Amino acid sequence: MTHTGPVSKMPSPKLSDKRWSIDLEKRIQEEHFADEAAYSKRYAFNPNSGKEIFVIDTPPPYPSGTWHIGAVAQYSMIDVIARSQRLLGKEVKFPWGVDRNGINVEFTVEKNTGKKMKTYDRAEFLKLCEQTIEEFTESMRNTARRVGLSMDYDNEYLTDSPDYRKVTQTIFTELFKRGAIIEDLRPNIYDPVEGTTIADAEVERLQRRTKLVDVKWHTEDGEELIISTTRPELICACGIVVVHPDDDRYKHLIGKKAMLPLPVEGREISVDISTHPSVKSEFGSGILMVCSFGDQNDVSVFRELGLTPFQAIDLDGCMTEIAGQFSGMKVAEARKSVIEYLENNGKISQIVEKEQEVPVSERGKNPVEIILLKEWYVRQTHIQDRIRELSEEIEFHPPRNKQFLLDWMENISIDWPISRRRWYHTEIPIWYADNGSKVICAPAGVYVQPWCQSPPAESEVLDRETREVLGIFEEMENELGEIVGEEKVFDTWMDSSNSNLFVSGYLSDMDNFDKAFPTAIRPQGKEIVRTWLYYTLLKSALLLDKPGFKHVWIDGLGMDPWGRKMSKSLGNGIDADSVLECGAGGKTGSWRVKGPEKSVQLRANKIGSECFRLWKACDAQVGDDFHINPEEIEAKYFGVLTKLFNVARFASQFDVPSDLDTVPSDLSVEDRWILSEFSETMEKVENAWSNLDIYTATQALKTFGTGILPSHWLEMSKSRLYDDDTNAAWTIHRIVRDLMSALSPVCPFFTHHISSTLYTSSAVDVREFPPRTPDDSKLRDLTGTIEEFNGNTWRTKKDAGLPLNAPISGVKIPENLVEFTSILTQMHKLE
RNA sequence: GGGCCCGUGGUCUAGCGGUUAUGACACCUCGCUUACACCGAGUUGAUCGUGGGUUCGAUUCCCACCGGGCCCA
Repeated sequence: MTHTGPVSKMPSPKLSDKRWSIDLEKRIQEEHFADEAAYSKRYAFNPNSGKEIFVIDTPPPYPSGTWHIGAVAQYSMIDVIARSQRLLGKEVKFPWGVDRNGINVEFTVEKNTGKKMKTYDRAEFLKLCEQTIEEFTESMRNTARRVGLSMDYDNEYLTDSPDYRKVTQTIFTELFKRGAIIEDLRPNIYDPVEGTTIADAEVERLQRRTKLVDVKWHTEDGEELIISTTRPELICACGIVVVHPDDDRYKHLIGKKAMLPLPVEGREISVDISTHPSVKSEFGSGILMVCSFGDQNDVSVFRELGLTPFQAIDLDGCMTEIAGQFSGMKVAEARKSVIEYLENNGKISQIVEKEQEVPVSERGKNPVEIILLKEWYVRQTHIQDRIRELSEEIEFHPPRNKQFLLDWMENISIDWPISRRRWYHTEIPIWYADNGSKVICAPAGVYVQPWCQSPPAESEVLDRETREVLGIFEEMENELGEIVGEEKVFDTWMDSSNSNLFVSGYLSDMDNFDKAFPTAIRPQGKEIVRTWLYYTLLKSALLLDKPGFKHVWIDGLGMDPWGRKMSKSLGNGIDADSVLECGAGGKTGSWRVKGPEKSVQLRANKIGSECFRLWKACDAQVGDDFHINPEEIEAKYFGVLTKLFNVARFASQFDVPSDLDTVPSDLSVEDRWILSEFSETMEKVENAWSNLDIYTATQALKTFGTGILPSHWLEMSKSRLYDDDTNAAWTIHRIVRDLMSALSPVCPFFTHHISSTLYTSSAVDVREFPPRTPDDSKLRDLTGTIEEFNGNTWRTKKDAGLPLNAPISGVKIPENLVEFTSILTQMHKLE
């Protein structure tokens, strides 16, 4: 049959929508999630499939009301990893977990009710926290689905559930018995407002104006010395006064005693003058008072010189009795009173206002103190070298981001304090007995709350010091005296640092755990390398002496359009849902964002999840911070979807050959040419997916699908298609089908819709990367010539003022394209 | 104060010892051509932050500086 003359409209395409739209996207999504059985068949983890297991240690998000758009972007890339690994035939476990323990929800409840935690009944407070966190969790679940995360929602895990907490507790007990977790009285960083110990990793610094006070001290024989300090209230806890050993100005003072310039209670009124290399001679007068504890340096000097520390500040942040007349005052108040006292007694030579960085707690932003407390610690200083060795076995993406981990480990000098004096956390599973000389540990696999429960059956009694097992609790109960449950809880990172073990089946499925561990991949942001990644590697090393992961994938942070961190105070945040819903129901998006100079109004007509994901996949390599600008996302990537949709829609008007798997033997040269090009693209894509290289895979698909395929091959082959050429139809359908499969990790709903409308199965169900099409490298060598010839011919017509579909004469086909003579003649209407 | 990362056309981005330096968006010109004007075709546009050094040769390696970011003290 020959095609005759122009047809006014396209013969009915099977893809009925005229174009890709956000409403269509939402319709597809709803269908996708509606049938739960089908969903679960698609994405659930089947440990018995016999395929290679690939477990993703998804970062369980912390629900706080709004989900940061940068985090949502990052999760969508983790989903791309999950889907691409399925596409390559792996058995993927992509769990949906939510991190719900912690001080944030406690703060929220305190703020909502205007009542501090410790004024509540503990059980009542826990209930309020649980209700609050559940509301936040629900909105997060919706966003997760909206952005297309193919997680196992049916098996959701919550870190505040008994199932999760019992794993944390069991691992604690195991490590305690082995001596990797210890109890000790040590200087700890303490937040007096929230009443809890915190770890090094939870401290941040704020700029603040502080008074630097030059205090006049005297030696025992009356010589005056000036000591500059920002913490005069700690004079009562001074253990020693030091100068630099090379400081000639003070050589004569060494060995003498310095009289405290303040009255104190219950301690000697003078201290030794000695030397220490940590003194900065150019700071102030060059004389330093060392107090327990002004800062970490004080801690190390005390330890080094074997001094006995004083307890100057109590758990409520008040001065203790050694402060004499200042005892009972809050720290800030005491500082004021001490300065006043010193002034009145002529002991101050000057006071200067100075910019200083004050250590505060990350969560509460309260100035922290260092005080002596009996706390629980995970020992970590002894195992740094081993962790470093084990990390050698892990592949980092990108490799340079491993540096964040190494740098952090370089600075670790003290053990990790893990006990917290808070409530909505996993309880430390310990009871104290026999006047504190023995402890009782719960058996493995049981969740316990010692503050309100007695030890369960099978609990063991251990010597508190030696950790020697003395017997079973039930048998010894009568000889143990009063049993006191531990009231303290764990740092939330104690829970989070088990996530890889938990999702790999530790305790719950030990048979598969051996196959699934080390966990295939830890994807995360670079801002939590020092906490989440480090603590997890520490735990895996302590417990199993293994690296926690095969791959660690560390992405940058989502920043505002100018490259600054998004924050409430800067007013430069962009809400994730507003971007995903932009264009739905005809509603456009508009964002007022504060720039470095002035507020800017950003507008977009349509974005949605598919475009958002495509943008994140295409716009930059993993690892660097990325700028989020909705206008740019739409401008650069919505057109790509439109283009690909139209190619598919165009193809959809031609019948699909019944056998797309067998290559026809009599393909035309142009078909063999484009299939060769496609083969090369697909090879690149398959390699990129294998290497977790989202950028390269997506770029290759985009370039082929919006470039050479439509611009050159399709233009050549249009008339053959209209003439019902079955080889041309085979070629376009084979390419569209496989292109959809290969792109399905990035645009799952888009490709699902196209493939399931046109073909017998959906792109998101493909579990084996599409086989290569025939590749003839000699034909690929001609690609440049073909593109050049087409370009030249188009330009010639343009220069001659002819429309592109007008006939033209005098154009010569290059010699090496002789095989393409007839098709090029037809394409350009050469005469 | 220290460490790490980044700095490529107006914007975003690839490349990381020898390339006519990749691509996209925007701009400009032309064109409604039986998929697509939410389009097509064709142009314009970059001394690869600055200054030194290594090298036959540097965007790519080294040093210093400037600018942005992150982390730590």
